[in-house]
Amino acid sequence: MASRGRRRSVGVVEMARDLGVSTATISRALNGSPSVRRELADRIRAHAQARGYVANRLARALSASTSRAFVGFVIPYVDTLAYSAVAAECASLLSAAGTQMILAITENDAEREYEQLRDLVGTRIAGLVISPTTHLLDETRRLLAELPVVELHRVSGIDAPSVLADDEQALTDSIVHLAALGHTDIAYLGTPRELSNGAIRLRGIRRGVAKAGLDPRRITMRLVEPTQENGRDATRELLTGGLPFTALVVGSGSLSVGAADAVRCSGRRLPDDLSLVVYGDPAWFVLADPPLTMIQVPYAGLARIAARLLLCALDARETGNPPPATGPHRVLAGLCVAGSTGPPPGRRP
Amino acid sequence: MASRGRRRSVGVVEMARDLGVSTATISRALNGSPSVRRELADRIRAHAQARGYVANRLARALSASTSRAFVGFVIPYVDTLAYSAVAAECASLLSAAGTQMILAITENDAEREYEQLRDLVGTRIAGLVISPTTHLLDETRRLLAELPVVELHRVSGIDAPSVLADDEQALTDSIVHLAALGHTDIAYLGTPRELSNGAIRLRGIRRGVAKAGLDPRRITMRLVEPTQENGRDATRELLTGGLPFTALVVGSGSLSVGAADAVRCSGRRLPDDLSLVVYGDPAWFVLADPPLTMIQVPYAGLARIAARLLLCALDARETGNPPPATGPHRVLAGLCVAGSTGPPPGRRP
DNA sequence: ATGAAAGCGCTAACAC
DNA sequence: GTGTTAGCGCTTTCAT
Repeated sequence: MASRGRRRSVGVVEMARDLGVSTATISRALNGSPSVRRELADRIRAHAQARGYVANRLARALSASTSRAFVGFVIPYVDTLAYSAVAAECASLLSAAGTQMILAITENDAEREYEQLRDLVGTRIAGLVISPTTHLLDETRRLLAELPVVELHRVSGIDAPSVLADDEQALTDSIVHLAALGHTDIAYLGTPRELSNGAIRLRGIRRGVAKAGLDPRRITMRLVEPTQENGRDATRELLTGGLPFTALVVGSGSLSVGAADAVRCSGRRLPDDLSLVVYGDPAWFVLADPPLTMIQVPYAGLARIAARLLLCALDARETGNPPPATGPHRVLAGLCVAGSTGPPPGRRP
Repeated sequence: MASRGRRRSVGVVEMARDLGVSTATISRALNGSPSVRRELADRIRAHAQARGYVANRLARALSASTSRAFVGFVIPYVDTLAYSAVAAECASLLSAAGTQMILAITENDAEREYEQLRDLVGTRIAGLVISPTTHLLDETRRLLAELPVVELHRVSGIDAPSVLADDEQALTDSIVHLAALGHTDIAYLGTPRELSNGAIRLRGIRRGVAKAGLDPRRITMRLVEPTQENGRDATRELLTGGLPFTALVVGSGSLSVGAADAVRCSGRRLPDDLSLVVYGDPAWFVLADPPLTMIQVPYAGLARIAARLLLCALDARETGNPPPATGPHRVLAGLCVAGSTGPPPGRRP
């Protein structure tokens, strides 16, 4: 019952009165300006500590018309390590730089994306990390053009650095790997061409087909929006579609969850009845029995790069230095062969 | 190259000049005050739209000394659906209420937790959702006492509503289930008593042991901090420790990931050599073969309650109404029997 | 090295 | 209904 009505917190004016100095001096001392007598500055800091002073970041940011108090982190979902791991790591790294990270979910909807962005611009964020929707609204583009942006996982043609898993080679490798095992009829379940990473992964598959000398007509492509549900449904359809494929490659973390489940439900044994290559989230694909052959992405590395790029971009804005290089910064993904891939049924030893 | 130097964004004063009205009128119109002529208000809104006006949330929040512009979401990690799913859902729900959610990661460290909280108080958050560390610093307690708090997954004795998985019964059920299958020697891998949810789950286990009439001395307890690594290590030690248990129950999502992997690595077949009950994350435990018997928690429901409680608490602050009931709000978790539990090796048919 | 004062962009009394 | 004005709590010239 002590402090029921929450007492207005101490501010610079109050402390200035306490110490018989001006608010300017308080501010300077607290911000480590060199132009304050050492001894005075120490006294001020001690007093602030004692009174439990916490600077009002709103006022600070409002005053210093350019501030890195806040940044945005705008993503479609958090259902996958690709987002959750990166979000956590970015929040940690940015916080160390005195920046708070506002989480905004678009659910992959361009309208929602725009609204979230508007709100973020409203709080005068210093910059943002975004995993953009497929078709940005024009208004969205306009907003993004105004501030430092780092694109994550996807690119949308705006003029910004991006950080991406370099997975084209890994997907190529997956096809080559399967071909080497004897597979000639392969299905690929991936994300739409319109998604920048979908296009790249698809190219990886195509390259693999060419490199392995497979007949493209015997490769089935199925491209759907990356959700677990879609992965499950599409896989079920593929499996019951009467197509002759003996191996399935999945090119997305979300799709992989659903696909793996659909395969299990179908009763297919891995790799005897079907070979399966999944994408992402190593922590739990290894739990499957057999452990799944997968394309592994180092998400923590991605996160570090994203955070570093953003902080660089902010520095650049403030100092007038050139911003970090536009264009993709890639982190190598690799094919990790485990137990879910083997020779096709016909060619069993 | 068009608008290189980013033009200062339009504000109320500029629009006031444009339209020959006062800033107050602008503000009123934009905030839907009834005391503005319909026709004028429309004209103002149209103009704002046309000029791409976006209100400065910092200024707004600073001015309206109490505002729900920001809330905090303070969690140890995001490595598990228990956090990532709830974070996403809360961000969505809060955003619909005009509130932005700042993500802060404590890594389960009391010092970091305090710093994050200080920073959040610095931005004058309206309230927060927190999954507190085990031993709150006194300073932390003091901060938390000053604002609306909703505790998530864990409680720390502060005077706040909390939202928790009601899993005691499910853990009891798991023991009863195993006992019914014939197990008498069971190991439980859980989180420490000091973690509020750890204590509850432990109690669930104890109740199960009593209810099933098992000999408590034949139950092995191993309590460790909830990380995947710990789950893996502890399980490995249990499996190589020469203890006679024939079933393992795991009482945490993170621990379950590591435990499942350690079991797989050990070569034990489920359920022939060992019965296993895991906790959480249904999406992928079903992928294991056999699908794992698990304790299932409806995280989306948890998230909705958390968001609702927080918004209620904010309303209460503003209106002076009584805040939402302190104490736990529970969402029922359930035992979901699948293929990883069966009769113990000795009693195989 | 320190102080006085002018904002930052908005809201909210208080006048008219 | 609408305008005037005084802040919100801080930073930052410009003086001294």
